[in-house]
Amino acid sequence: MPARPRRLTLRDIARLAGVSETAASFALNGKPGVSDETRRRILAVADEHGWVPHHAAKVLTGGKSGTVGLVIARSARDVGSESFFLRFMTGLQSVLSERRQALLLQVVDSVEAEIETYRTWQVAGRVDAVVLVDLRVDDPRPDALADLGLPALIAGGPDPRRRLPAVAIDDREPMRRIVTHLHDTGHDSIAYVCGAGEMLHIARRVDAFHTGARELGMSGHMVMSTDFSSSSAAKATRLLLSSDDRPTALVYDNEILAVAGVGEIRRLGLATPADVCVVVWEDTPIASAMEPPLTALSRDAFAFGSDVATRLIAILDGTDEATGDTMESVPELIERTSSRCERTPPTEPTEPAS
Amino acid sequence: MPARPRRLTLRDIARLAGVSETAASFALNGKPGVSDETRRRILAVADEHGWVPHHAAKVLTGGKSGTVGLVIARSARDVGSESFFLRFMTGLQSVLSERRQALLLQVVDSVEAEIETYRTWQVAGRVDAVVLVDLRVDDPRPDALADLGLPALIAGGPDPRRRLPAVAIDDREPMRRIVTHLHDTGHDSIAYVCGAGEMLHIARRVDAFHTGARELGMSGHMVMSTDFSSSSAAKATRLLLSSDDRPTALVYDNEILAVAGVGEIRRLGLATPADVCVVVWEDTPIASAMEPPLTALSRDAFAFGSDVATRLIAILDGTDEATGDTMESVPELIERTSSRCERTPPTEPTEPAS
DNA sequence: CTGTTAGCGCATTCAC
DNA sequence: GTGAATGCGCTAACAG
Repeated sequence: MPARPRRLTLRDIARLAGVSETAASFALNGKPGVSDETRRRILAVADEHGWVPHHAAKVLTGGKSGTVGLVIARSARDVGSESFFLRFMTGLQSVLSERRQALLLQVVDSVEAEIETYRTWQVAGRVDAVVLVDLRVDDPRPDALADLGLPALIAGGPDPRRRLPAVAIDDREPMRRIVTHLHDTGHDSIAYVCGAGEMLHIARRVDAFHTGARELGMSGHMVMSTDFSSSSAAKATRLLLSSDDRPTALVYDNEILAVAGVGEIRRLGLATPADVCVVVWEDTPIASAMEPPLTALSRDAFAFGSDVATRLIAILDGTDEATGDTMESVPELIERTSSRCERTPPTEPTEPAS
Repeated sequence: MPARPRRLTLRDIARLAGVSETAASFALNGKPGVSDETRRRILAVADEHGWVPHHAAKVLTGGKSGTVGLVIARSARDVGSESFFLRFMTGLQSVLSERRQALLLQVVDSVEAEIETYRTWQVAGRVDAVVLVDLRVDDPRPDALADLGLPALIAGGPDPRRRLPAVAIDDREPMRRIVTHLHDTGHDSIAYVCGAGEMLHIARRVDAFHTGARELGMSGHMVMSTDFSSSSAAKATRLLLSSDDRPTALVYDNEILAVAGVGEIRRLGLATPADVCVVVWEDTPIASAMEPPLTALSRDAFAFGSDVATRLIAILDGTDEATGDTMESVPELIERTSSRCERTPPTEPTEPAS
């Protein structure tokens, strides 16, 4: 086997095309200063030899790394829906790779380590911008990033202090719709089995849950927080359903909690939807495949990812029109059997006959 | 707000410490040639100012990018367990980040695009090595990678042509255990609802399934292939169970298929495990939370990821002892209610009394 | 042990 | 239009 040939440099291409390095550089970067004929020849040579500029060299001169960073806190394994996250990343990438932006991934243990990662990336010139996910209540990361001056975009915020732009997700409206749906189908006492309360989006959902139920005049609206584990979901379900005035509908934050909940309901000798209706905040294949199929909130994680990437690129290009936060479209509530019960709808005040 | 200060260079650190660039470089890279006292002072200065070497410059001189690449085929969304993949990546990262290796991620549409990505990465000097996942039958990627000369490690192979090293997963032994378990609990006709047959690991499982059942003298062993969708799993289940001599146990390739299968079984008026036993090839929270809880194969995806990373680093360091493939430990079969049926075990030839 | 020198691959001033 | 010269930030040959 012949020794692997040395990596081709711009100089090689220039020589092969019989021109100067400058000419080659101009041609390959689409800049003026070369005749069309020469440009074509240079491009042909480069293409023929499969030349690609050396990344480090380009970064060293140009300054931009062509890379977007994403840090995942280790505990993200337990956070919310994994499938949502993977679909989100796919959406992100679909846009980033179109724009020849790479994605640098890092898994860390703590927010402190995450911030340190940002600093290192920033100083080392490894990334041009980062995407911030899983905002927490009193999250130090937006401020830290803003102070660093590292371009950043929050996926999901918004940032309470508005120091960082965000592609925000509205958690209140979907929750309002869920609560309204339950109210309209005759429920008067409902409960919400949620994930970790320190997550900002969970906190918003909890608030919207209570507010919505109150506004509709429901007599019961309880919230039980879990650590996203099956066991804690089962326990929460048991607790909720063993009370005297047990709720007639349960809302779960993801499919793992929902599956655990439905199993526990069955174990308690109750039926879904007859005794207890169930709604899950995430439409995965699991939700529709369950028996009974679960009423679920259908969010487009892929679109969310591409929206984030699109805006991030706009920020990098300096063409970001939006000043503050952009909002994702409100997800759809897919009604399935798990919330189709036979309850009497609440008596609506009928309009007096004219 | 003061203008953001220019990024600190090694030269700055050297000046601040009152030494030459060379001295600073040696000190900061732990190389001999500097007195301990000087070294300490330089490190102190660098640390105080939070200096981090510019990545591109380091790459340009050193040659190594300190980056490992991972390409995911877009269809990986439908491939197997997403949670397995995310846990795998976390395991990968846990080792990589310890060794200050970054992970570069790319999502593509096709194997061709994937190979092109490798080539570009290679030529641009973006990665030192790549991890190859989801090997297919007649996969062109190992050969392409070997030809490129880009260090690569297969996660899950092994490579049929042995051109690339692999941290292999044994699919045969687990399948043998599942089949044996079913045989031992009295089943004589079983079926396997698997994923896409062009995946190498699926092909191996199918083969082991047939072989195992044959060796145990079972009268029925059917395989139905799906596209990993709930609907195809439900359809396969319906087909399998509507035959005259329907199987008494079903093996599903992941939790999505299993959930769909269990639902379909119920819809057909059959019960699990009384009428049909169920085993799933992946132990997720879903499996244990289901009603009934599902007998499942428990694989440690995190450990798999860290094993892959560890070996990859050994390869990069040139200290890779293993010549060919290393094998992951065989996963455990967690027996739960879904496979606890009341069948008569096959009559074992009893040892003649002495 | 220290300072000088050159060069990694490319972009971008300048004169020609 | 083209070619020579300089520098990005760092490492690694050299002599001193």
